[in-house]
This record gives sequence, structure tokens and C-alpha cells, in this order.
Amino acid sequence: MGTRHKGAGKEVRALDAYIKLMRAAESVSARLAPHLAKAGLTVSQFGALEALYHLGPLCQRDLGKKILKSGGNITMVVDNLEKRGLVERVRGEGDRRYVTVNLTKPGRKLIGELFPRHAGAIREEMCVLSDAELEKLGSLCKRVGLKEKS
Amino acid sequence: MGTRHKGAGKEVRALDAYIKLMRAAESVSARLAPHLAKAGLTVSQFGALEALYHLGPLCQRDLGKKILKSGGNITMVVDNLEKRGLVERVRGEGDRRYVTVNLTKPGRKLIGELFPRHAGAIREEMCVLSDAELEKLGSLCKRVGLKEKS
DNA sequence: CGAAGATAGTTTAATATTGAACCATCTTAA
DNA sequence: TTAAGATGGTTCAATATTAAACTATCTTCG
Repeated sequence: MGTRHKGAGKEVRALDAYIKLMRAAESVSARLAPHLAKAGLTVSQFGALEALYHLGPLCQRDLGKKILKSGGNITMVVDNLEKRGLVERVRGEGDRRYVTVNLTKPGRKLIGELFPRHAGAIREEMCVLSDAELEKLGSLCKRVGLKEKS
Repeated sequence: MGTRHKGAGKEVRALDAYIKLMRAAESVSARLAPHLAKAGLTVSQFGALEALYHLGPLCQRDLGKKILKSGGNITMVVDNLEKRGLVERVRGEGDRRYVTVNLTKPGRKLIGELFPRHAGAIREEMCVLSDAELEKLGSLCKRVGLKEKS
């Protein structure tokens, strides 16, 4: 039937784009992770340090929103960063429910050195695309990512 | 310096596109996962079942290549699917190193029912883009994903 | 004030994920 | 043929990840 056929075509296109989106993200991520692993950091740990580096101290809840992870996960990631002395927890003075996560001096040093190198590696990964294509990819991804649940 | 400035501009564009790519993939994935969780499947479990459904029986190594996961991980994912009776392992007869993973009847039934629903959910996620935009996104992602390490 | 409800974090149980060490099996080459 | 090396899986240790149950703290309202 005409309708079914059109619908199926749209679905195939959507599925195909979805698969390529997922594989691109996974492939790039898999190629970048070893780069970070050399510095002894996981992707989430790097993400947390980078957020603190560029945004300043954050409470765990905000940190979780930034790197799109659950509260329970943030507890563990911050635990592991704290064990290594890269961040420190400070219990809120006004509202004692909050825990602010701060970069320590060694943490700031590490991410300050690592970020530029990592950004370079990302650039290497993405440089198969022209400037215009990067912008196009970015804007399409943004629209897909921002889609809200109905 | 002119050169530094141009280089920095390219790097900013690459970083920006990278971040949007990652967030789009994570956001869509996070919105789809609960859908699968209702059927008691994780994303990897679904991926494995779907690969077996569309490609037929595979050995664990090939399954890992298909869903981009490590060997150790495949062992666990197949373990969990096997516990639930959705797949079965068959030791290779010719070459006893291989383990072929087959869908069981319940496994085939489950993925056969679930796949169309999941595909519909993916379509819903992606339908913020037009057909032409889906094709464009797919082709850009494909090029980024396929980039080989130098 | 004091109980009810909201909010931030932690803990727990289950699965995921990787790399490395390891075992079994097969292939190759001396 | 047999020792060396390659290949497929498994196991292990560490970290990630989530949802759900739980603790501590704060806010609100009667």
C-alpha cells in the first residue's frame, strides 16, 4: 500500500541515520579513549575534570547534568578522582546537602595539560570533514539531541 | 599569529561538532534505553539479539565485531542472554575454538516482536529531521566513523 | 514548633565494559 | 611430528552505569 510504503521508507532512512550516528560516536569514542587511558583517566573522569576546569566548582548534581550521568555514577567517578587527589569534596556551608567538587592543584595541572592534547586528538578525528561539513553535522546533531520526549 | 588563529578556528569547529555528535548519540540512546528496559533487555543485549536475528548465527568474535564490543564483554552479554534462554551456545564441530551463538525459539520470538517497535521508537527520535537531512547526517557520520587511525 | 514532602548524596545489586592474563585449540614451520 | 605462534573464549580486576532503596538535610505548611 502507498501509505505503508512511504512510512517504511521513512523508517528505513531514520534507522540508517540512527545506526550511522551511533557507530560514529562509538568509533570516535573508542579511538579517543586509549589516548586518555595513557593518562590514567576514563572518559567520564576526563569529562568531569574538564567540566570543573571550564565551569569552575560544581555540586555533584550539576556535574551529573553536565556529563549526562546519574547521581549514583557521579558519586563513584568523584570517589575515584578524589582517591587520586585530583579533586576534593567540600560540604556546603549554608545548605549541608550540597557537596561542591573542586579541582585540586594537581587536578588543575593535569587537565590543563591534557585538554589541549585531547582537543588536538579530537580535531584529528574530525578533520575528515570540511569546515562547512562540521557545522552541518553539528547543527543536525544538535537538533536530534535536543528532541524532547512528547 | 595568522596560522595559529586559523588552526584554532578549525579546532573549535571540530570540538564543537564532536561534542554535539556525542551528546546527540548519548541523548537518543538514553531516551531509547528505557523502552528496551521494559522488555528486560539492555542496549547490548538488544544489539546482540538483533544481529543474530538479521544475520543468522554468529560466533562470539563476529558478534563482538558487529556490536563493537570486546571479547570479554561478549562472554558476559551472551551469558546473560543464555541464562534467560534467549540464545544458546554451540561449540564448533570442525574447529572447537569457535562457539556459535544461536537464537532460541523464545529469543527469536522476542526480538521479532521487539524490533519493529524499537524501530518505530527510533523513527520517532529521528523524525525531527527531513529525509534529506537524515541522508546528510548519515553520510557525514559514516565518514567520521570510518576514519582509520593514521 | 513539628510533620510531610522535597532535594542532594550514598549505597546496593545487577549488568556493562575494557585490557590483561590465561586456557584450549588450531596452524605453521622446522 | 612437534614446538612455536596464532586464534577464540574465559576469567579477573577495575571502573562505569543505572534504578531503587536509603540517609541526611532543608523547606513548607498546618
